[in-house]
Amino acid sequence: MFQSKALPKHCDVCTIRRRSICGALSADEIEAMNQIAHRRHCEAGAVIMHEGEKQDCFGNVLNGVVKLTKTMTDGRQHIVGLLFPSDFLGRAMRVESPYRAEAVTDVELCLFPRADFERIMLRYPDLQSRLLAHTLDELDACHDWTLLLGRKNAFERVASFLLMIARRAQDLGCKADPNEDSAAFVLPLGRSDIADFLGLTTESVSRQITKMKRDGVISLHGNREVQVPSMGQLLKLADLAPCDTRA
Amino acid sequence: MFQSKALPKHCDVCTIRRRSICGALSADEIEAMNQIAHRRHCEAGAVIMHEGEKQDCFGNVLNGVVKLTKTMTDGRQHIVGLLFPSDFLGRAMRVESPYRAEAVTDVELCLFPRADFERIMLRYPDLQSRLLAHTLDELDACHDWTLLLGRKNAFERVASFLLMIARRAQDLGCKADPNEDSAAFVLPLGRSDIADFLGLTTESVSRQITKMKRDGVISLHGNREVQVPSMGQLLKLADLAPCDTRA
DNA sequence: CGGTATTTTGAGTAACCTCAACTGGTGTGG
DNA sequence: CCACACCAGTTGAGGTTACTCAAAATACCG
Repeated sequence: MFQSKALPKHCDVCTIRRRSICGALSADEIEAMNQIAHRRHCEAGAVIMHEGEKQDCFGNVLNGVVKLTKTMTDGRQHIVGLLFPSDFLGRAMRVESPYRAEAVTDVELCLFPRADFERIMLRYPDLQSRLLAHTLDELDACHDWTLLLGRKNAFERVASFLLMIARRAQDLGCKADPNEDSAAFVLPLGRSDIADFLGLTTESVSRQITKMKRDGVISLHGNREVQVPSMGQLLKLADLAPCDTRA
Repeated sequence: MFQSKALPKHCDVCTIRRRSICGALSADEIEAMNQIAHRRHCEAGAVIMHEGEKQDCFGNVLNGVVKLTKTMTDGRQHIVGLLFPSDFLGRAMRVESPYRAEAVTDVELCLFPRADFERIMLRYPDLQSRLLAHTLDELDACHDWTLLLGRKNAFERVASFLLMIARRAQDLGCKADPNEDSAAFVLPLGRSDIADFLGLTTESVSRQITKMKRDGVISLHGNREVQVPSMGQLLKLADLAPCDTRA
């Protein structure tokens, strides 16, 4: 199996290339992307883009987790999305960012200046196609989230959240035995960010987690390390509420 | 101003062409689209696509309103999106539909068989580009909706809903004097669909609407015809709650 | 080990839901 | 033309969920 052209060094070793919008690009296209790309490191808590301000870069998340937040005029906050490694950061085809992007953990980014990116996208339809696929997946996820926010109770919301994190962690780690029904992972978010993601308060999140521990659905080591003995059970709980909430 | 090629009859008179994914396509591309297109009429209440079932067509909404719903295993329902004339119907690049699509009013569609559409999309990057633009707009709207569902109270939700409908009605009618602060429109949805869209119950929607009437924010003629004396006021209420709910 | 931030727990409350009854408009049939 | 049923919407009373505010417990970090 020969490649007609060697990949640029960075891209060749890029762990998320195939899953990102760069996946399935030809060596030429990759080369063009690499020409305009630069790396950037952000510490946990750093703001990458401001809501309503001009975006000067788009890019791929190489490592870490980014949260996308919207804020109401009176200060109420909500997390509209989380980005994991291989996700695309930035709102293409628009000058201003519709949300604030903030590093939740330390983050490594592979960024493209907006103008250059848009130029290249016009030239390479494959890139557009990949971006479209990513955007459609994001839209599906967002639809699922509206169902969660519109119709699920606090317990189901937290269960759904854990499920989502477990899956993304599994995707990244890729070590999973498909027969394995148990899982373990580290929460990238604190209780208050989880609350902002689920449309709840910190206290409510905490209560539901406590309840899950009591019920044996999960066990915790410290505040962030979660073990799930049965993902199957968690899956059921995420969709079908245990309708007694007696604390 | 000459056109190098005449447009197909249907497309030439199509009222929503420029706003739809067909907008900005060349005469050749339009011709290709027209080749595979067929019209379909759906009566109010008709199911256009079933959740989880194979999509055999994509297409443009020419007329009427379509609701996209998701259902939980225990029957709880939620509307994840509304489609108006010029919106694109169907989840591209996927075989199964992630939601149920149902005609809310009588609906006129311009449909493309899935396989044909995908073939043409590969050939004409402009089409992909338009679809990407539409999908990104939908994603923005969905993000706004998660903010609504996650953080707004019942009153703000109904205000936001009226605002959205007013804007879409205005877009379509296109008659608006931009200085005009008042508006009038017909609700495409009944109370219970509004509730499913806003994550509330019929009763809660009804109470908020009653409150708005009492406060002079809107007036009704029948159950569906709404008049808004001041859109500016409605805009404020959609984001900033009047926190007393005394009935 | 001590200081700080985060999380948990508790008690009381407000917002929204549930259930049930009522209203008003529409359509049908005697 | 009126009586009746039917449906969507409204209103009311009471219950439940999740929120608010406050304090205690725990985890994290130098």
